[in-house]
Amino acid sequence: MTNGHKRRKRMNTIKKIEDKKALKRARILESALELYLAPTDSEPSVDQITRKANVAKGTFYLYFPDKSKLEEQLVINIANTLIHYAVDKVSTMEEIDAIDKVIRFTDIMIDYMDERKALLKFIQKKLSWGLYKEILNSTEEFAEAKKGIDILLSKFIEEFDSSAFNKQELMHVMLIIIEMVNGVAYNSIINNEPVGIREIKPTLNKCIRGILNQ
Amino acid sequence: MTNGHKRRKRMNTIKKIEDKKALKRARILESALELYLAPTDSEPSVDQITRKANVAKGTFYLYFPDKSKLEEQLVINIANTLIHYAVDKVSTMEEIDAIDKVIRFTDIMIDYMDERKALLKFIQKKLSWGLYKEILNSTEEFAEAKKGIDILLSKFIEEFDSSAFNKQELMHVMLIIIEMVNGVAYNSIINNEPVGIREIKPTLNKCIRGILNQ
Amino acid sequence: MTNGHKRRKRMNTIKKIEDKKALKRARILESALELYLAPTDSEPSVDQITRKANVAKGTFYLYFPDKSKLEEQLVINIANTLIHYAVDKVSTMEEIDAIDKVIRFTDIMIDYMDERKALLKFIQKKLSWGLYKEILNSTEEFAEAKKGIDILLSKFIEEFDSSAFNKQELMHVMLIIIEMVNGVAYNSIINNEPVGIREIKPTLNKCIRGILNQ
Amino acid sequence: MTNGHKRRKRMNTIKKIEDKKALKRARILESALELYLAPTDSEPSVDQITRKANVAKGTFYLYFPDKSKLEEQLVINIANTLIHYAVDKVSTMEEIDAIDKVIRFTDIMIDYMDERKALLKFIQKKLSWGLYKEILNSTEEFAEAKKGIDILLSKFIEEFDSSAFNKQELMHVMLIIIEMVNGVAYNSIINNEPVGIREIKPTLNKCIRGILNQ
DNA sequence: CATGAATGAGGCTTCATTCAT
DNA sequence: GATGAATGAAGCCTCATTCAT
Repeated sequence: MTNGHKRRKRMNTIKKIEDKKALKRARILESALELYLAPTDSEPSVDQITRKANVAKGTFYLYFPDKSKLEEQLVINIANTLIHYAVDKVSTMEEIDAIDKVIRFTDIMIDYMDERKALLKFIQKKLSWGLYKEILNSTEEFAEAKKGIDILLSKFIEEFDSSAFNKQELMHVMLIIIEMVNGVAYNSIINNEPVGIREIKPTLNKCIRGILNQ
Repeated sequence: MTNGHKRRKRMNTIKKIEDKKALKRARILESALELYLAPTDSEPSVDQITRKANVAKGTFYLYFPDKSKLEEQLVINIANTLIHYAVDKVSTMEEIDAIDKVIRFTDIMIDYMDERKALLKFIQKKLSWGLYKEILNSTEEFAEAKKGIDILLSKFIEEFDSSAFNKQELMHVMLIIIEMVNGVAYNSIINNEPVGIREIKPTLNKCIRGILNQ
Repeated sequence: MTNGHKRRKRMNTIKKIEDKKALKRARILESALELYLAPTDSEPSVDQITRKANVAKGTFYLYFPDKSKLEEQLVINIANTLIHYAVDKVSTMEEIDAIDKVIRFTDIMIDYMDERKALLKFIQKKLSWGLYKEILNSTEEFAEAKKGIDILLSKFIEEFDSSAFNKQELMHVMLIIIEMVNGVAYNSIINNEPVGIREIKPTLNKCIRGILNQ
Repeated sequence: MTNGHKRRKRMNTIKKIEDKKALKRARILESALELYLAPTDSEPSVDQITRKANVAKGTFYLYFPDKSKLEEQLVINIANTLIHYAVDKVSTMEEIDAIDKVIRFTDIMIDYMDERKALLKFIQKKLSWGLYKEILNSTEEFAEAKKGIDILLSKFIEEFDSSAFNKQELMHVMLIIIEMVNGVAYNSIINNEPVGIREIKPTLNKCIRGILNQ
């Protein structure tokens, strides 16, 4: 065997190990997610999580410095998936104006969450723009996540032409709308308050139109 | 001493005892509030609460079946105070139209929370319309709290004349606006995200106008 | 029953409770001591200690803020007992000069430790003048402990008349001697190094005489 | 290439490998020492040590059967260095009598430790004559360490002429003095108890003189 | 020889709640 | 009613050591 072969082999081995590590990390995240989404009101313990992931308790701390870091990652993953999902769906739609696009976007998000109530519950408690921004800024590993939002927002702002808001304001308006939709979705989906999501959605959409259509 | 005297005296005694009880309960709530609002990230323990209230730990369970019930009550009290405060202020204003009233209302709420960030933080984690409704429905002791909201909402709906929303929808619109304001206030006051509350407030108000002015 | 009776009764009750608490604290200390002195090389856990004391684990933290505080207290108790024991014995001796008194004092201490090797082992690792002083200074609860040493040292210094050392130095000389005796005792009793304690004791005593007899 | 060449080459290779091994071992020891001497109160973990040494965690167990063995070796190395240092310095001094030599010897040791308090702290907890002897007896690798002490002691005993102690006792007296000096040094350097080392040193020296000058 | 991922026992501490007084 | 000592489950995290690669 030549040196070249050896090196290549080692590289493959390293790669395999890394893959395995990534897999294990994923498994822990997955188990954690399931547990967090379960209809228990108390949070799952590290012990539960690792047991479900078929991993020793100590292993947890090989992949996460802290329990809270796992939670952060979990929230990011969820938010990311959700946004990507919605962005993808909306981007295939042609020939609708910008306002409709926003409404479709929020609609899709709402439906997604409506079908995953536990998920909504979890994310509601933990997610904030601050966390989002902090993590996006921190490392390169969230580069992909960042793209989703950036594309969404910048595209919207480009396309949209408003006499009431300048570009900077438009950005904020989008965040305000997201906040509004989130809050309403949470209460109506989880608590049916003041009414179910289906009932309130038309009103919500009217509100969005009112905001953008100035 | 006549029987009448005796009875009256006993009644006074009972009343005094009940007052004392109410007082003790209030003291526990008060101590708890202070502790919850302290800038610690971990929640206060029953032990801390009772110690601050100069009450034995067991006494806590004489007044609250549960720690979570205390938290609920706390949240209610806070929300109640906040709403009363805002309603009172707005109701003295004359000669402004309904939309302006809403904006003034949210403005007042925002300022109130801006000056009491810890309070905002606490309420955010715990408050939901669901909790509100549940408690309002449960006992008579929250009758007063209920009044605040009812007055606010019904007055607004009466005065307001919209071509876009009917009475029922108007109610929901109000809740949607509150949700929106809350979410934005939380993020901008606590996390300065996306910008400080002062900066985003004009945009927020434009959004409110956009919603109502249809 | 008169009010006086009632008050007295309550005081008795309080006293009984306090007694019980003291007893429990003592039981924990006792159990801990036994465990620490056992010929295991790893320190006992809080769990072991409380189990041996027939007390719930949480109870431990009712009596000690910390595991380290228990250890401190343990060391103090041991040192205290040892010193009292030696002081008592020496003080009954009449008609011997000051130097002999010191030698008898160290002799007694050595014998005591020789018969309680595990104890010696434990104390060696933890005790230092610094700890001693810190604790003595800290609260009133060690008043008694303080007396032992003070009596010992001051008496010795009073009685002793040296041309080589002034009063202040004499104090230090005593501490130096104690340190020396301790070190030698530890090594010869625990490790038989360089020889057994019986063999080296005469030499040690000669050293003490050499120091004091100047 | 002749066979002789080959063999020599192989031997060189083996030697190089062994050198490398020794180097690695040394590197681990070195890293460990630095970590142990750092002003943290908790001991360094194997993980920290190996990371600092740029060695895999498993490698540690190729060179040390056990963490405790590493500690032992570390203590030996330190003690050894210290003694060599002091012996070297004293041996250059001429024309001073035996007693002065001892005092200079202890002086040098004290100063050395005074400038390396962390080191003193570490050694104090772990060193004992017993450990010393055990290791000295165990393998050939500590031959050098043994020499230091032997030379020191035998020279002293040879030179010294005492009416009070025979040769065997003299040996013990030396150990007793070392123990005494060590104990006092530790307490005064680390804890400033009962006073700083500079202040107590004269008294300490008087004690040494008193012991030897009989 | 070297690696470092994996293990899992074990440690300390907190805290809501109970209950005898 | 009031007390506060007692409980013990539960939680998070560390770390020496092993072992497959």
